[in-house]
Amino acid sequence: MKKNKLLLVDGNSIAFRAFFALYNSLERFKNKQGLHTNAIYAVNTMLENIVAEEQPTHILVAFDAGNTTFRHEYFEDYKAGREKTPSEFKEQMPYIRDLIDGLGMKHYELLNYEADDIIGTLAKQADPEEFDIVVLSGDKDLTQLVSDNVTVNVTVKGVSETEVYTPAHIKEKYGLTPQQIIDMKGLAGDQSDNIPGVTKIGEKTAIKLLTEYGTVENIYEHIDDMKKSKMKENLIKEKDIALLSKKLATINVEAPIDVSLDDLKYEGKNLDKLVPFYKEMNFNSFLDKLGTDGIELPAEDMAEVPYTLAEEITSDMFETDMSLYVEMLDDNYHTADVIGIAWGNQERIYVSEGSAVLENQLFQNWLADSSLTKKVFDFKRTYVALNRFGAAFNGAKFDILLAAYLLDTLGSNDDIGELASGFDYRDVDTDEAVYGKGVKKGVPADKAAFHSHLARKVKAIDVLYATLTAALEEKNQSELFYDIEFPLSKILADMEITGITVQASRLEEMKVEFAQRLHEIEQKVYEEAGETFNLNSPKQLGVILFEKMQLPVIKKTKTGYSTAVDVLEQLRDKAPIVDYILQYRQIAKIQSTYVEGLLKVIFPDGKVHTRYIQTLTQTGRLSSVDPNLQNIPIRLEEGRKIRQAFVPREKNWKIFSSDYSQIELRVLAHISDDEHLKEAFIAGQDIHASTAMRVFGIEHAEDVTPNIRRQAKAVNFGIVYGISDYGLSQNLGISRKEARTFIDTYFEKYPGVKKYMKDIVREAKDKGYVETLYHRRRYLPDINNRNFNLRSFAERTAINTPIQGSAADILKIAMLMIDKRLREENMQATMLLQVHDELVFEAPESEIETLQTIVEDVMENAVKLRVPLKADSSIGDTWYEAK
DNA sequence: GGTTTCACG
DNA sequence: ACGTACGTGAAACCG
Repeated sequence: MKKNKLLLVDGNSIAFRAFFALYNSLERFKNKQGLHTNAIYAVNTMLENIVAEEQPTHILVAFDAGNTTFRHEYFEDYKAGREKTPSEFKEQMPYIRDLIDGLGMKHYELLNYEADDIIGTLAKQADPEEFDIVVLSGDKDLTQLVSDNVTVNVTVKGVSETEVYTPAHIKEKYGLTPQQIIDMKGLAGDQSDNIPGVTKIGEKTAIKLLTEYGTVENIYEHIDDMKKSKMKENLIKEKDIALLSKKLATINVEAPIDVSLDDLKYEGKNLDKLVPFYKEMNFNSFLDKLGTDGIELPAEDMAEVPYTLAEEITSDMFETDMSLYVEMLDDNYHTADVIGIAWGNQERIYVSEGSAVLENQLFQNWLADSSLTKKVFDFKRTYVALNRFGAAFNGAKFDILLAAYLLDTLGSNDDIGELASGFDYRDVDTDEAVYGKGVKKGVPADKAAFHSHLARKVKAIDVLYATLTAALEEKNQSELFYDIEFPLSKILADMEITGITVQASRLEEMKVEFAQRLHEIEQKVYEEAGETFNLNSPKQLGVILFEKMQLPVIKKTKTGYSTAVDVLEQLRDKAPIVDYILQYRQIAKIQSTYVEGLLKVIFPDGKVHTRYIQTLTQTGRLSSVDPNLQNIPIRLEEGRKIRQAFVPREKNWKIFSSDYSQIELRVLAHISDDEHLKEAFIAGQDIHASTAMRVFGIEHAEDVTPNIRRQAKAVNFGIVYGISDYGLSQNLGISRKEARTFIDTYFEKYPGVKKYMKDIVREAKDKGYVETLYHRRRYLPDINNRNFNLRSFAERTAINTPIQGSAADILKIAMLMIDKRLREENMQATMLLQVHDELVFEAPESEIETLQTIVEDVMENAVKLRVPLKADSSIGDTWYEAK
């Protein structure tokens, strides 16, 4: 019975792999001293993964030592011709050894021997009766060691995936035994090590030869039996090279090492070394993980943040330019309990438990006084919560969360602790660390810890203010923050507080009707299937359709058969059940998500109060949650009826809606400055028809059939998304080649657009980010990735984000201006919803005409582009009628 | 908690 | 050759 498992790691090769695995993030992985840390970071992950997986009892990480090895004695060009190691990599090697010390692993090197030889020697020394051996390496050289007790894991991509070589795997992959790998290299060579091999013989040929003859030596024994060929000539001519190559590729299992297996016993991490090391490297996530793994960390050296428990409120507790934090544990600030409030500056901080302080007149006065400025974290959340207590909140001058989002949408984080550490401020814990998570989330029993946490948040806000304002300035984003996003957050807060009235009675009617219809369709499905099953389960449905009923499989998902709409559409004619399923799906979606979903979130005031998330999307759009009011059905009549439940809050009021026509294509026309695209908009043409005429060479507008217009529309969409022939072909159900032709013609007809795409991708590759018209920024870390998919995705994003994001900028600006106008004109009309290119209002009927004039005027003139902007409006008694 | 599906712009 | 349209949120299932 084996008790031991020995892990042998090829340190150099995995470090090298690690370096390139995170090469794209090279500049993001730097510690305070400017040391690159990407390889160190990735090595840590690789080693953690393999230890967790293999649970070794003994570990050795072997390194190469010296520039020459015994192999150079035979062949002076060994490993010649390699590109020289990047200095960013070299500088990390010493620290990787420190990391290994910290992880409690032994490392070893031997002058003039390679890591491979050390590993080979140890693998041979370990008694197979006593040890299982796992080797981890970044290249395949070591696979020759594979045997019944030796497994070799080779990293394939990234940091987490490895290919596991066992004798069976080698057999399957090459049809060879592990020992024959050496012979294969003898014949085919190895470019990375500059092992020459025989001319014109590659892996494939080598395998064929070895399958027949077994070894290199045996090939030469029987060389005379081979029939005449170029290959045979090469083999004869280069016999010396073949034998030398084999020798070079052979791992020395007799290296004079002076470590014994007993020295390699693994006893866990050496925290006294590891913790300071992680800190030096700025590896906060690994530090956090040590904490959550229940490992006791050496006392955190968080600075003390003194505070006063504000039991009695006095006027001297307030002054201008303080920071304020209102604590709620639940996300939904429309309903969450306020469990504590803290305010202050870097000199003094006050903490008050619960929400009682909100009733205090002095506190309310401070909040309401616009001349006394306050900095906050998440203004909208704070404002809405205070509003519930009747507390007016004026004088807000900065929002840390919002600013951090603008600076880098990728790292945006709604936890102060995590956000702060992203800006190298460490004196505040994460909420998860203090309150826990899931069902156990709550105020800690240690009240002092709770109070201290609130005080720390206030201090963090105060300290980060300087950092973030400077960063906004540096990135030319101060206007975006102060003139657009920050003022918008107040408008959004008011919209959320106002809410929109939803008639529960209408939804209840629909619920009964849909329930009836669902039941009927369900019965038909079961009848066709010959059995009952869970129609909501794609898995069970797949079994019925593709196994029981033997319908053709069109598409597969990761886990089984796809039953998505586009698949079912194609199966419609094959069996009547398919159509029933489509009907069921459609109604079930409306019933569960919209009818039942909305009923659940109607407040006692008869309204739904969504939350717009202003700091989430990568493009600058808003998102809407609880409920999401940005995806209420409209395309299909069945679903559209949901909008009948959205009504004005007063009798004799109307719903008014105005949306931008083709804003994204207009933005594209503007930023690309394409003559023809601009011309079409300036002439007020139907843009899809216009595209159709140019792309399909149609002379007269009346010859554009609806179908051709539909195709042109799809092309226009594709352009905005960063077109690919495949995507377009899927969308239109045409061949890839046809799609390619459409795209090529489009670019020919709209050269400005083509140039924009080329330029923006180039710019993204150079700068690492793209920008909107108002300097909203999106970083694209994968834009130079060597992985085709990741890189292509980043390229499409580079094209799309300035378009989608600038459109978002424009609607936000329009919202600010409309809000201002409505105030100036003392209108009762109220802005209720924003749906990306649409604004929804409620207003007394008497105001509608004025409202329409104002809204359209503002939307169309919010910004000046090289093409006109167009807004279309509609009015109705419900949102349904306002179409 | 991940996956699939489907609603919107 | 690669395997794709851009941006979201919610419900349901399932391990």
